[in-house]
Amino acid sequence: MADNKNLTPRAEDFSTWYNEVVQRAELADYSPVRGSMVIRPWGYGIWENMQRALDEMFKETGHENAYFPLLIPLSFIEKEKEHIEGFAPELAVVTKAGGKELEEPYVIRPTSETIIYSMYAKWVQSYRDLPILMNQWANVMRWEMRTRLFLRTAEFLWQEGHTAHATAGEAEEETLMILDIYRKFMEDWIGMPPITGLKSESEKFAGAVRSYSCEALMQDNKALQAGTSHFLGQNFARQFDLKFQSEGGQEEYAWNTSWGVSTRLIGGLVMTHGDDKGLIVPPRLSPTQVVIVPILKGEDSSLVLEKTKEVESRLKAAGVRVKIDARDNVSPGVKYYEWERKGVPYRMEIGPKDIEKGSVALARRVVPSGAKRKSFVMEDQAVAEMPNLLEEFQTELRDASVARREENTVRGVRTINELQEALDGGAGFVFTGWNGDPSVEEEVKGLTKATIRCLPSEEFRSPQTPVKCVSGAGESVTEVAWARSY
RNA sequence: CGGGGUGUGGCUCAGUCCGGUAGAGCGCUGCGUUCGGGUCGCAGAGGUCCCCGGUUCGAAUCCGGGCACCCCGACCA
Repeated sequence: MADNKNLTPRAEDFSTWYNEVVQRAELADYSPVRGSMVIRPWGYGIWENMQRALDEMFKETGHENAYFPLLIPLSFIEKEKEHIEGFAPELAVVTKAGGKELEEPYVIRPTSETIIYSMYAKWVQSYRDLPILMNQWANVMRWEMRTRLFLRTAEFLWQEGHTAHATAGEAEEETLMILDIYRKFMEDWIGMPPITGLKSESEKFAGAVRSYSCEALMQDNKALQAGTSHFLGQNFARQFDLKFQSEGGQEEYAWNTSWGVSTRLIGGLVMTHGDDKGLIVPPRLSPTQVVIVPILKGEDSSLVLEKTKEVESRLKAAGVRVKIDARDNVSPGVKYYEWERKGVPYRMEIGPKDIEKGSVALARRVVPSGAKRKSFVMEDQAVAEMPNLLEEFQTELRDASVARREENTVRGVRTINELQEALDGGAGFVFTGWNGDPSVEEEVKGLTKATIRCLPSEEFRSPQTPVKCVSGAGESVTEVAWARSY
């Protein structure tokens, strides 16, 4: 940092900017343990708002919350072959407890499929016990080589949904429904519009039959896998003997799904909306939507404070999350900068002059181009309008992100050369044809550092279906979206 | 696991080449003054110079070993 005040601009060094924003907005801080972090109240407040919104959507669609234990017998993880291959290097294992070596080591969960389906096996006998639709909010641990605040930490918070169904069709439907919930959540709450689609074989979750994901485009034009939903087939059911008697009386293995989003979403939020002044939090997720800064002058102080409290309660009554910053040891200007860094959508200033006129000063975290930084409006109007203003802001953030995603998406690319050029020219998503051969993925990745983010869902596909594979070898069997990614 | 960088008051760093008993700015505390975009003044507190060992009369500085963290790559939500 050049000095204590300004952030490194995004254009200069995006990842330094990111780290500075996260720390200076007080979202999180490094902990003494390598790769793990403390989520501070401002960051955790955002997470709580995310949880609340998602939890409601899960419950509306029939899911219930439960909690499964942190420690999982190592042998469980080892049962599903691909699963263990996917996770082996990043497992943290407990071998000692109570001062003694354990008979069998326990793994700190990297994800809970194994323990959960082993329990489902115990609870399910008949098709009448299905479906099971459960979710848990939990922490998990993956000993990553390289970590970054929120984007990849050794320990992180997430929700993992795990369902069991009588038929493949029903499970697949569940997988896609959740994908859609994730997508809506990202659009409507984070204002971070992803493209959705199917993961290629090499990018899918270890142990899944098919993985779907939401891929969001960050301001540096790198893609962030922001949520995944997996159709697990009967892979885990077979390993954990999750069987049921069907309507026809036969014994069958259940069909499973699992799906999750994590605190990584907060990283996505930062990289979607932040600017060179700091964080910008979409109103629906902001722990504080309006901060009131009293302008304290001599004997008017108590009058001003009284007024701010009055406005605070009026805003609260209107359903707005509001906070008064009444500190008397810092000047108003300092507070402005601080709250802007934290990304609070609206600031309201109330001083003696306002009280005289019955007005307030309003400042928006993002000022539309050409508009003045502050507007002076009557108090009644400010209070009445605030819920709408916040929703407008929310919509604006989303629309800007949709526009940015589209502007940075290149379609109809035919060759690896063109793909390379597009990426070097700063493109985000690049759409091409693909013959389905993993060696093409390898080759492109080696040349361009881009990977197949997904085989896009129908509505994200190009109007003109590609004919040839980007490699030049053969027909395209599917369109794919490439990007460099986190 | 490779490449690069950094470890010195709370933070950002100077001092290290050339050894001599530790500094700046910001922050913090107190008092006063200000308060509508990073107020100002005065006074003050605060440091095992990452750790261990060595060289030396003397080490933040030189030598050896270790550790931690950050950034960039290979692997991953």
